[in-house]
Amino acid sequence: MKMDIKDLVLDEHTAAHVAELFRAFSDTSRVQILSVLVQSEQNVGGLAQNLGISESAISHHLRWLRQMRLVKSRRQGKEVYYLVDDPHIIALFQQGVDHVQKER
Amino acid sequence: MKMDIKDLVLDEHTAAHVAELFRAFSDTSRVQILSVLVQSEQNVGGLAQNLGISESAISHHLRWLRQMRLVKSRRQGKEVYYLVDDPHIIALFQQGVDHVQKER
DNA sequence: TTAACATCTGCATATATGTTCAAATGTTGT
DNA sequence: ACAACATTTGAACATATATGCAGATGTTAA
Repeated sequence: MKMDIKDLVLDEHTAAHVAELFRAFSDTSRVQILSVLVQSEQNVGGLAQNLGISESAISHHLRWLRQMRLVKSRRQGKEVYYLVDDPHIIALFQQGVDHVQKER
Repeated sequence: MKMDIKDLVLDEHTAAHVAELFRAFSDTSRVQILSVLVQSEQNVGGLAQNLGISESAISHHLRWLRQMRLVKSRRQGKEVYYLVDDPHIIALFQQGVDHVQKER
C-alpha cells in the first residue's frame, strides 16, 4: 500500500485552531505578559506598570487570552488577578522561550 | 530579600524573538504546510496540490520559514524539496497540535 | 538555443491586528 | 449617594500580513 501525502495534512479546521493557539504567543506584548503569568499571578495595573504598556492595551490582550481560555482571572476587591494555570500551555510557552534562548 | 516582578518579565528583545518564532505557527496555511514538512519532505508543487493553496502563496510562506531557519531546502532537478529537521521545532509544533486535538 | 516546467520575486491589495483615546462599568470606603 | 480607583469596552487609526498576479529566474531535455 502507498502513503498518501493528504493523510499527513491537518484538516483546515484543526489547522485553524492550532494557528489560533500559537497566535496567542505571536505578539511581543503578549509574550511579555505571559512570561509573568506563567510564573505568578498578577493584576492589570501591575502588568502595565512593569511592562510599560498601557492598562488598556494589557486589558485588550487579557480579554483575548481569557476568551482563548489560556488565562484564568480572579477578582479581589478592585483588582483582577490573572494567571496561566494549564501545565500544557506553560510547557508549550516555556519550550518556545527555551528554544530562542538556546540560540545564542 | 524581596521578589521583584520585573525579574520575571522577558526583556523586550527576547520577547520579540519568541513572538517571531510562534508567529511561524500562527497562520492556517503555514500550519498545514508544516504538518506535512514535520513528517516528510515535500516540494512546492506537491504542497500546493495537496493543500489547495497556490504555488505562489506556498513559496511566500516557505521563504519566510526558510529565513527563520525553520525549514531546510534541497533542490533536486527542477523541484525544491523542503522539510523541518529540527527536533525541537518538531516537538514544539506537535505539542500545539496535540493540545488542540485533546480539546474535544 | 529553444521549449517546458518549477520555483521565486516584487508589487498591489484586502484583511487582520495592536494600540490609543474616551467613556462606561465595577468595586470599595466614606 | 458620592468620590476614588481599577478594569473594561468600543471606535478609530496605523501597521502588519496573506494572497493573487505577472513577470523573472533556474533547471532539464531536446
